Amino acid sequence: MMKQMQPVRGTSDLIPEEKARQNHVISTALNVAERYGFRDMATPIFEFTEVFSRPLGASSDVVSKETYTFEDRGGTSLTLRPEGTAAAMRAVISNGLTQALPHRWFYAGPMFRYERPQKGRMRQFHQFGCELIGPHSALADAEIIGCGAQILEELGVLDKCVLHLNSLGDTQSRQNFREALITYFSRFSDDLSEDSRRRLETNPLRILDSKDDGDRALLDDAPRLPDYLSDEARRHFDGVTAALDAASIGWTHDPLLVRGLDYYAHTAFEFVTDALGAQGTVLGGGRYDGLSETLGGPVLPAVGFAAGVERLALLIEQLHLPGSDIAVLAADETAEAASFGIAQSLRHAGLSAVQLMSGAMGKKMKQAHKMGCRFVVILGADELARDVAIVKDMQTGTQSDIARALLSDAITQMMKGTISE
RNA sequence: GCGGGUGUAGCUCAGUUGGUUAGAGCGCCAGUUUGUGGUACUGGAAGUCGCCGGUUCAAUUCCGGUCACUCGCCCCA
Repeated sequence: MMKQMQPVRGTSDLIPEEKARQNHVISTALNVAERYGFRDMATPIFEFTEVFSRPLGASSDVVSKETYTFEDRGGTSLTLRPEGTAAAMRAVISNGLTQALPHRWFYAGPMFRYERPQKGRMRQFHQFGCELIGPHSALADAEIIGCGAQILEELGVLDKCVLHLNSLGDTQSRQNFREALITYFSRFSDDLSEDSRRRLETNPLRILDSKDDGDRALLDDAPRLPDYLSDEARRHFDGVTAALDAASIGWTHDPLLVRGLDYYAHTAFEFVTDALGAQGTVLGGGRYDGLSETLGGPVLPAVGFAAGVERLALLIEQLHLPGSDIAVLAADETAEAASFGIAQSLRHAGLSAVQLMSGAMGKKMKQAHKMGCRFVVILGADELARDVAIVKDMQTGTQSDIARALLSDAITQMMKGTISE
């Protein structure tokens, strides 16, 4: 097969079954989010490169090696969005919405990261997310987490996930802790793994969740983040956990949970599953009070989460694709045109009908059966002459002649009379 | 970006210690059933054995490279 006949590495087609699964994930998410007052919105798929490079931190992996960045014909550097939050915040500022707070936004769409593909990790993948922009209250954090939890619950995957929760503290707390970590690990720099020596330069907090055994051994005596939280940061975290407890949302404190992106502060959380190998995070987020200022906006506290549509789709059970209720078939060629007329009238009456157009009649019946159609409408020369059509109930096997003019009404009645699942 | 595994029919996989016509199940098509679906039986189509190169009288099999997928690391949804 020609190389060009394959999709680009890390991308894939969403053939109907997979697309249906993703649609189900996204529509369930939006449905829940709307009950929390979130409103669907969208930003462009590419932005000026600075929209992502400034807030995410130029040294972060996402920006330094994972973005699709290119110059357009005018020489402007543009970047395909690697995540949704920075663009959403940019949209708040661009649209002059920094006064009319709060905003409760929901978004869903493709994201792009140039990474080595794995199961649950694609170069073009899809996320949905919620951003609650304006409140600094711990209740906002709780609402975001609660919304995420309820989405997972209604998707039927919450019991496969564990909520990991941590506080990164405010900017000052985080800064103090960071320096303490650097001081501590610098003494053992020879014992650290190669990765962690690099992290010491770029993102010391990351050493905390290193999987290297040697690194882990050093963690026992390492500074602990909770010890560096300011009183205010601690109060905020307590406020979040108290709210979660009051709503019976289970969580575990994970002092090693660190989010990669620079703009996070205070609450960080991840819903993690062990069913997806190394890509266990299915929905994650936190508070990003510093983001707006990084983008040149005013001080604007905000919390949000993003969830991976592919990862969730992998977790949910097999979905049955809704097919058509009715199959229409012509028993012979003379009835073909009229059968199209019947199909059209059924569709105009609000029913779902497909025409079966190839093969002998037995073949068409087989198709109707395989497609799971509830009724088959059969029209042949004989029926045509009598101005009727046969309606066969595929569940009971019974069939009867119905006047063609009454078909839609009759089938509508028959469908009402049965309990459809 | 780093390390391991895999790549044979539409799908799931056998197999070939290098040797003529590469197999199974499922699926698909046709028939038994010339105006009627679930089962059964019968027959059929379908593979450049991922791609390129090397070794060899001979490569789907061995070797190298490459591409794709996959597992782990990194990072993250």
